[in-house]
Amino acid sequence: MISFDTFRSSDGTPIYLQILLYIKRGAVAGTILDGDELPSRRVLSALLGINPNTVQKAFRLLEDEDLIESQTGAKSVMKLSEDKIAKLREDLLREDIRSITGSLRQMGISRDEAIRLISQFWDDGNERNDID
Amino acid sequence: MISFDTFRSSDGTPIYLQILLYIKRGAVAGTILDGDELPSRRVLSALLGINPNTVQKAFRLLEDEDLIESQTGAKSVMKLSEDKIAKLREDLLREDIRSITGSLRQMGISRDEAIRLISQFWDDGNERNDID
DNA sequence: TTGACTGTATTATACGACTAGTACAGTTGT
DNA sequence: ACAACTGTACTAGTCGTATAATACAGTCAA
Repeated sequence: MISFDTFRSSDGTPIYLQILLYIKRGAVAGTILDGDELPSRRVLSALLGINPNTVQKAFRLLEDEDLIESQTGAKSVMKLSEDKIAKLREDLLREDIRSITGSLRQMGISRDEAIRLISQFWDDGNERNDID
Repeated sequence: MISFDTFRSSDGTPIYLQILLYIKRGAVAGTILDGDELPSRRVLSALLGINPNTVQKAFRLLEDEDLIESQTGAKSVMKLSEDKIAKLREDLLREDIRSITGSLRQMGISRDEAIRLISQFWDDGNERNDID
């Protein structure tokens, strides 16, 4: 059963997209594997304190991307392959890097300074990982 | 007069926030200076192909943060100081770096690999800067 | 088989972002 | 003074996100 212990809602992006990203990044990291069971819509919505329909929207999109398999009555399961994971990794990385490099360059930050800053603050907000 | 030539709407974040960020990042980069005139609400909305009310919302927030000065009938002007710019830089940088490090760590990317990726793709989508 | 779970679907409500149109008061250059 | 600009304010509508409540059909274990 996939755990949502490290899920944090935080910023202003839609919740259903945050769930989508949480699953995709877990698949890329290898913490979510092919065949893994997902929590039910009702259970996960209660766990995250959000509406079941919001979870359903995220799961429907995962279904549309062929990343999970669902049939009425049974739990949904992950449906991953090496190819899909490689594609996910490339897509997510490209978007993240495009975003950060664009932002920093708009602020006049040099490449070397960007590397220094990211290297310096890499572990920030990451102190509690050994406890969880 | 502040130019919006390099403004790109792109992602799904609200337009008024993108305008806000464009101004703030320009101030941090030094391409937007204290006393610089802003385009009028009507002119800028026509330039960006959006609604005047959306521009007004962005400008009102800049006014709330004391980054611009407006009076009815006259053009709005930037109202910057070294202190404000330093604070802007710190706020924007912290949020950007928090975001990218969080995303990459969720994907299981190591600090060294992150640095390698960012260094590698730094100049992507940046080919036209010497022409502009 | 039965009951508790599952996925799926529907309708209604609320809010923010954005658009559209209009109006009024103040500044600026000629 | 005048015309053209400026900031500001307001109402009304659309769309996407999220919530709330309900319903129905299929799976699964006791």
